[in-house]
Amino acid sequence: MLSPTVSSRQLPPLQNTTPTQNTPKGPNPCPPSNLPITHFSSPSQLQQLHSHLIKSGRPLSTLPLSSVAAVCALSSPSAFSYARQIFHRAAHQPETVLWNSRLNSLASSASPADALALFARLRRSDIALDTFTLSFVLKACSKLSALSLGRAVHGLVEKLGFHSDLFLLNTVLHMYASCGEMDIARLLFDKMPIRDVVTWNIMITQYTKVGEMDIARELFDSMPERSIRSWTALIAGYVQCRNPRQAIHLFHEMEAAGMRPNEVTVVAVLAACADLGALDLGRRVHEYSDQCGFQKNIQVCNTLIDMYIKCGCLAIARRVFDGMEVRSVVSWSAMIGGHAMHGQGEEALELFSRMTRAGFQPNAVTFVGLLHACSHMGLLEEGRQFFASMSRDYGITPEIKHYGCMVDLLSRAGLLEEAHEFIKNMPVEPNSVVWGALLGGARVHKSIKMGEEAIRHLSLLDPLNDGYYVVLSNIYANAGHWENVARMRRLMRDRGVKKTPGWSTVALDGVVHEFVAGESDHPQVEEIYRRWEELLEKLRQRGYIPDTSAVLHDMDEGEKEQVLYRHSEKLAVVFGLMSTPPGTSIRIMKNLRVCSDCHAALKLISEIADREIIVRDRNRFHCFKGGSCSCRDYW
DNA sequence: ATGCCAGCAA
Repeated sequence: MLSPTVSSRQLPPLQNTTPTQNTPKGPNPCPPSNLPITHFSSPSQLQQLHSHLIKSGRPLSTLPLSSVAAVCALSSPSAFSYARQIFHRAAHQPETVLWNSRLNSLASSASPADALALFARLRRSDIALDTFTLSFVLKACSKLSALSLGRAVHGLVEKLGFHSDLFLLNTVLHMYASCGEMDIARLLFDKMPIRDVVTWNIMITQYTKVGEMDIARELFDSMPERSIRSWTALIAGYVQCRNPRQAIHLFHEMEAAGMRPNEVTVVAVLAACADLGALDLGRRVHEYSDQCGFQKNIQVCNTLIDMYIKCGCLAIARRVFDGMEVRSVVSWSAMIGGHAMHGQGEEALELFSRMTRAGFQPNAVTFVGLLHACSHMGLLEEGRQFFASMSRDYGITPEIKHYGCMVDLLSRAGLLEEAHEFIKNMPVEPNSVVWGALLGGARVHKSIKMGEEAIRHLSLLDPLNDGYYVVLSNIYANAGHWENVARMRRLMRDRGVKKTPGWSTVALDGVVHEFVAGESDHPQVEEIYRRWEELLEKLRQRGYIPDTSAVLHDMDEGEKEQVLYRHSEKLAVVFGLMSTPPGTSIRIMKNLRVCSDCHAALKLISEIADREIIVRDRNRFHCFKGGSCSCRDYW
């Protein structure tokens, strides 16, 4: 590993544990080695220290050179030349620089452990360590979460008197923080005499990583100056903890403060747009990115693709994808998953074959998209083939989400018994997604037996999720088993299962309007309800009959209809219709699955109003157009 | 001739 052309000195081999001259032996009359070596106020004290360093085998670069200069420069000419000597010897250590570079490239590589091995050998050699050496080792420790070695290196930083080097101290801080030792990091941070913007950024980032957004925000607000990275770190933190509104709010604050977003900021804010469905801002950020030349950045493009897909603009996502000069497996996987979610399974499969022909290795995420495509298109055999192929041809071990996709595929195809067997034979413990997929198939294929079997497991795995009980209740209602519908209602009440409030959002002119089922705090609520009544009349003329089977409350049909008419996606679509010019597409984001009544109503509305209505529900997209839906009524 | 902090697909 160590090229002989690099160094004339021999390093000890990796496994060599014999002590070298670096290890002090026996009693030492000189200052003990744990004494800080910064303390000298005369050239003679410096000389003592110098000799101690030589005896203990430590390099001259460990001397604080600024103190050497201060002590010697104003003394006698001999002291001055002595200082020059030290300077020359301390600075002239080209090999340290050489090994540092090697250490750095190892620490930055995919196997930072190699850097630790090299460091161990350096320590046993007589090559001097400097602040750079330690910072590279700490970087490797951070990446490996090697806390105990990190602590030891921190000790070395103190011992060698490097504790006034802010760069190095920041690296130490980062090491503790990225090892999850926020308490130690905070202690260190609090007692640091000097901090710079990097110091603060490290603390902010790590607090966001452990979900302490309030502390991160507090630090952000109290730091003396903020760099673009400070803003980006906090914005990304809000994105990670699923608070996209706060992320976007902060982004606006950042713009107001005159900060220019860079590629990383753009990625973070686009992720927030994707989560929230904030298409307007997403588009604006896209334009800005093009102006700045960010379209060359693969990650920016990947995030743009994801944003457009999640905002329901599959065609624009595809344009971004097609325009990329260089793509990564993430680009391909995102696009494949996008076509799948939008009900374009054939296109997803076509992209996959292009991807492999182009020499890309698909990964676990690629297969999630592919299996989704197969399951949404009912491509049973293709799905089985892909599932078999992922481990056989690509060496990818199926994860729980792939098993979930397979159960979904089989269940949707009506092979409920096979799906059930598949679950029982899975090598991993089935989770609620897996049983939920079987429940979904039981709903589509009206199987009370499988619905009950799925609920038996779901009520243990995810007992407070109301969605599952509602689905089984729908199955009962569909079969006319009203006593079981009532039983489900009692069961939910007894178990304290709370109905998750359904909400839908529509983004208009950069403002995200939120509608919550049954609630009416929107300023235009009166008009929305009036327009709905008008629309309802037209729907009825087209043969719309309210399907109240999804309403679980104990009430009469008329009341149930009123509950249905207050479903958030209906309010959102009415608001969208009245607030946008004819012909405009309406994009709605919903936190739950679309209920069957809303699905039927939205199909008719798309025809009556002659509008494209795109609804993102918690699983997929529904594109309603001309009276039908891209999901082919199979969701 | 070398250093610290922010980001993407499920």
